[in-house]
Amino acid sequence: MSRRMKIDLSVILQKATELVDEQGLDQLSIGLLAEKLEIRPPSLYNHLDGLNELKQKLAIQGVKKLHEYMQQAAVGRSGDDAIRAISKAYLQLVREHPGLYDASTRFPDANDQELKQAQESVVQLVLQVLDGYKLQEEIAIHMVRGLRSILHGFTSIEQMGGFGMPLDINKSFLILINTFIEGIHAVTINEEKYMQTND
Amino acid sequence: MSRRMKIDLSVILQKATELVDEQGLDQLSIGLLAEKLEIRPPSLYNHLDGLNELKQKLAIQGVKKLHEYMQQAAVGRSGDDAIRAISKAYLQLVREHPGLYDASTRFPDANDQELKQAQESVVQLVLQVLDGYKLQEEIAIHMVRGLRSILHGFTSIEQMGGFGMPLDINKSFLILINTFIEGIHAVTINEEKYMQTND
DNA sequence: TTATTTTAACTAATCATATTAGTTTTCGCA
DNA sequence: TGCGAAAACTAATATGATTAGTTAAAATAA
Repeated sequence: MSRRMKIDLSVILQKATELVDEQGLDQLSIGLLAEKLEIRPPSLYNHLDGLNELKQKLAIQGVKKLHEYMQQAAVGRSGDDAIRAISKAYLQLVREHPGLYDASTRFPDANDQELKQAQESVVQLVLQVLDGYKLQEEIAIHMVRGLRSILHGFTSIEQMGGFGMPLDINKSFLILINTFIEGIHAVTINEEKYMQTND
Repeated sequence: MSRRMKIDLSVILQKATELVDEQGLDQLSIGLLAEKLEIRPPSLYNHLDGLNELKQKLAIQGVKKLHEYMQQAAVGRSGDDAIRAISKAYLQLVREHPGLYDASTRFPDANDQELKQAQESVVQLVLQVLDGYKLQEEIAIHMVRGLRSILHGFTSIEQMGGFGMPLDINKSFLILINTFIEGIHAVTINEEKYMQTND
């Protein structure tokens, strides 16, 4: 940023992250990014294969950062407390890096091994947090999916400006997480009841 | 589709819907759509203002269809049953019209009145369903947000192929909804406890 | 230091899309 | 039949991504 910043992949990713966080993922273009880096568009091809590869790398970075946030939040906590902490961390990441998070959910190549592994590590982290509930293995996985759905859903809707009514959004979030936690407790008490697909 | 189909806005929207449901929202282009309609790209401009207007109209159609599905599902039901029914309808809509649903969450103009109104009608429908729980007005709205988050989150993750583990996705969904319902019951019992933002 | 190699920039050109301008065709109907 | 509107068309322009081929600059080896 000062005089002649040395451009390498990490600088490119950093600028791209700033760009998408400020202007949205859809505004990311080779041209605009090159402009921010003060080079010509084709020069970017010396560092990466094109826009798709860039988006893929952003996706990976986004998932890794999400994991990082959640992991830090989970340190030294367990049970309900841990769920609240990782949920809050998730929300915080999306608010601080809306574009990067968006990138982490709209990637060109879902089969990318590095991406898959990063995603898996988030799942494992949540499974670890749920470990304390002594749920059946299968139920635990369903619960991970549930919590992910809640977190992704809430943050996405918030980002798209979907909560229209003038009502404290943070409170909505806390209540949602608490409702889910209460639900887990209820399910814990009678797991069998929930293992049958009654429909 | 037969020999000379008369092209008007509704035919365009229908073909566009097929296109996005089959190939994804990002594949929607003036060129491809024109090809499917067997006309030249510029001819589409006789019917609409451009790609953005088309996407906006798809978004509105998507929200309206979602409302329709949910409303039909809610007829004659109440309480937990009604929540399960509208949730199932939501999931069904997204599975039958993934591209249209996607369009309904990524629109060019969030201030469009028709779009806002359609979205509002979905919120009102869910509020009506929650009415039976006799929640405080404010809590009810938080719960609407919660359920929307769950439904949007779950369906989005499913669509992006995000549920990696080999475990019945439908069961995950039922458990999630049931967990949420149990949570509502728990919260209902002691609403005050959840009205304080303890963090 | 100087020569060589590699890296990373550049210009110019191509391709895909959206869009606009201006023209022609088609079709319902007076 | 023939007019006027609707809706198609061709041609042209603009923006972006990308490729090809070239040059400059930096790192490294002699």
